[in-house]
Amino acid sequence: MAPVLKKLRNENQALDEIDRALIGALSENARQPLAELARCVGLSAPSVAERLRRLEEAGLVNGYTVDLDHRALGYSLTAIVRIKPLPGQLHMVEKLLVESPEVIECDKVTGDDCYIARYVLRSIDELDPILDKIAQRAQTSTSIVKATPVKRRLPPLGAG
Amino acid sequence: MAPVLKKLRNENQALDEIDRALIGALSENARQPLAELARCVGLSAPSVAERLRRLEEAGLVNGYTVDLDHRALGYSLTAIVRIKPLPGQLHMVEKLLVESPEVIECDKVTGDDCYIARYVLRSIDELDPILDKIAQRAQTSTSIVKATPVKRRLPPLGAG
DNA sequence: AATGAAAGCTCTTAGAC
DNA sequence: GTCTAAGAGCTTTCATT
Repeated sequence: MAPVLKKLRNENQALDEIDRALIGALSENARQPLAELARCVGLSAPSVAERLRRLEEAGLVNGYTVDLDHRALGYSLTAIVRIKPLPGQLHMVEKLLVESPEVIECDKVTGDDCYIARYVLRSIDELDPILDKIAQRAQTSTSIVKATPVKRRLPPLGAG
Repeated sequence: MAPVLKKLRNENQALDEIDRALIGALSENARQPLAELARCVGLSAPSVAERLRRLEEAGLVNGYTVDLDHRALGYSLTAIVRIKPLPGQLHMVEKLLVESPEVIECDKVTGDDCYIARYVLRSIDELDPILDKIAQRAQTSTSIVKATPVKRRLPPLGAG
């Protein structure tokens, strides 16, 4: 089979039921031993190792990470801040966001706002100094998270 | 030591340097064997196992999860939608969001908007039908993610 | 809190279907 | 793409400090 065909085949090919079960099991506990994953999905350990290797190599699985409780770490508040840089300040604003350790996520988006950033804060007292840092360079609009009806979850894996 | 004192001690106690190194190593690859984590931080495997057990029990570590590439899974777009339910529609809107599998995260926030939801989409064609579903019950404002200057990362673990 | 030693399990590799 | 088998490596328990 020519390389180009192989590539197309990979791109079009949906995950099978076992891949979906593996990803589901890993999303619940990524530290499960291969042997246990193997029992979950009804394959041998080497087969599961091979499937994971393929999912990683295909770029579907980027890695495995730890889910921390920000509250338990002392960050009692999460804020979502929309940021519209003033003319000429776009790059400085982005640099500021990237270099602020309390920004745990930031997307650049279409529309009137340019950035949407997620901040963790130890207390409400930290909010004002943090916003002051960008107030010279951008207009901001801040929302404090009161609840999280949907915690980060898997997208549908139906026809990947 | 009385239980109440033990509790207070746990709450005030910062993570030590080894705990921070462990969490850092896990955030880079949560599937590393204990033996390898032990080598990273310069302790024995049983000591690392015990520290992890404590971090989990204290609720600092919620679990371990897989980091998927939404694009590689066929979701070529991410949208962040701000949602302001119409009078009397708050609960129905929240239910709709929770039950929509393409919503991979949703926070309830202070301010004029009530919810901020993150959607994954296979194509731009999916956006209109998805927004139509809530348009009867809420005002929405949609931003399409163009870039992600800061991918989900750890908050500072300095004085946890 | 941490350690080393040992038993039991897991992972990886190799070879076959 | 999957399997079994076997050696290397890892995890867990426990006595010790």
